[in-house]
Amino acid sequence: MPVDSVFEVIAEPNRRAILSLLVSSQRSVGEIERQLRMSQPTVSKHLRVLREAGFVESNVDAQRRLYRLKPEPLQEVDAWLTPFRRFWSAHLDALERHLDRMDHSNEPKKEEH
Amino acid sequence: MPVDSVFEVIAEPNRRAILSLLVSSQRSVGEIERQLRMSQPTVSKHLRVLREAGFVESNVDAQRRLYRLKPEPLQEVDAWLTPFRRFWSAHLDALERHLDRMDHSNEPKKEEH
DNA sequence: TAAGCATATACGTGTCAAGGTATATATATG
DNA sequence: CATATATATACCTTGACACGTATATGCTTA
Repeated sequence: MPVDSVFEVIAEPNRRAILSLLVSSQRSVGEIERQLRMSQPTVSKHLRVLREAGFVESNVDAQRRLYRLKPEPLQEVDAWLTPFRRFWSAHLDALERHLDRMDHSNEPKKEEH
Repeated sequence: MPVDSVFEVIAEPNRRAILSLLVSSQRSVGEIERQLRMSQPTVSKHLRVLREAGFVESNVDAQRRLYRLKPEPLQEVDAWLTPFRRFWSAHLDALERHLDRMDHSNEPKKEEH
């Protein structure tokens, strides 16, 4: 029943909201429920997905469970972006060179479609 | 019919494969079809999603369409990761301090569950 | 032990997206 | 113009998932 890829986990808007909430500090299920205006079962189910995918872990505090972030899965996303970063910095360089040429000539700009 | 968020777009494994293929150079639909072993309609449909979300754009070359990457949507993913990067580097710092303390004492380690 | 709070889970339902097959559109070439 | 090639799209079916409601589980305190 685990969601296979980290990308599917963060595709869900409510799960991204939970992650963004937890980045500042840990929270209980009830706190998440109130701050994000989601039903309690919805929160619990998303937390289960996040937990099974390694995005969060929990501490037991009496009846509460305090959830907090774990970095690894998001680092995986970060790593996936690596080759694309190379791509877009190359792209930026090309743009800079282009703008630099523009700066020295009054040629009308060719627009792409 | 556009997919609402960039995260949903990259949640699909075949689309990630297409993006990874295009990072090295532009390709025609047929090239993508052959290299990724996907049916032609499947490729075209994923390319449509990618195009409408701004991940790719295309050039007409006779009967072919050459698709190439556009950086913006992936940069958006990159930007979304920013607060989490702060989180996990703080985490790393804490780990380093912890290991540093371990280095100077022989206390048994407390394991979390 | 009863009652109450916090969280997890089971089940049913509706929606939506992905893929297959068939077909349409556009371009090239004989 | 007929045929082949390249790509897009329509339609259908299937499966997955997100949510709501109801209920179970577990801990706490009177």
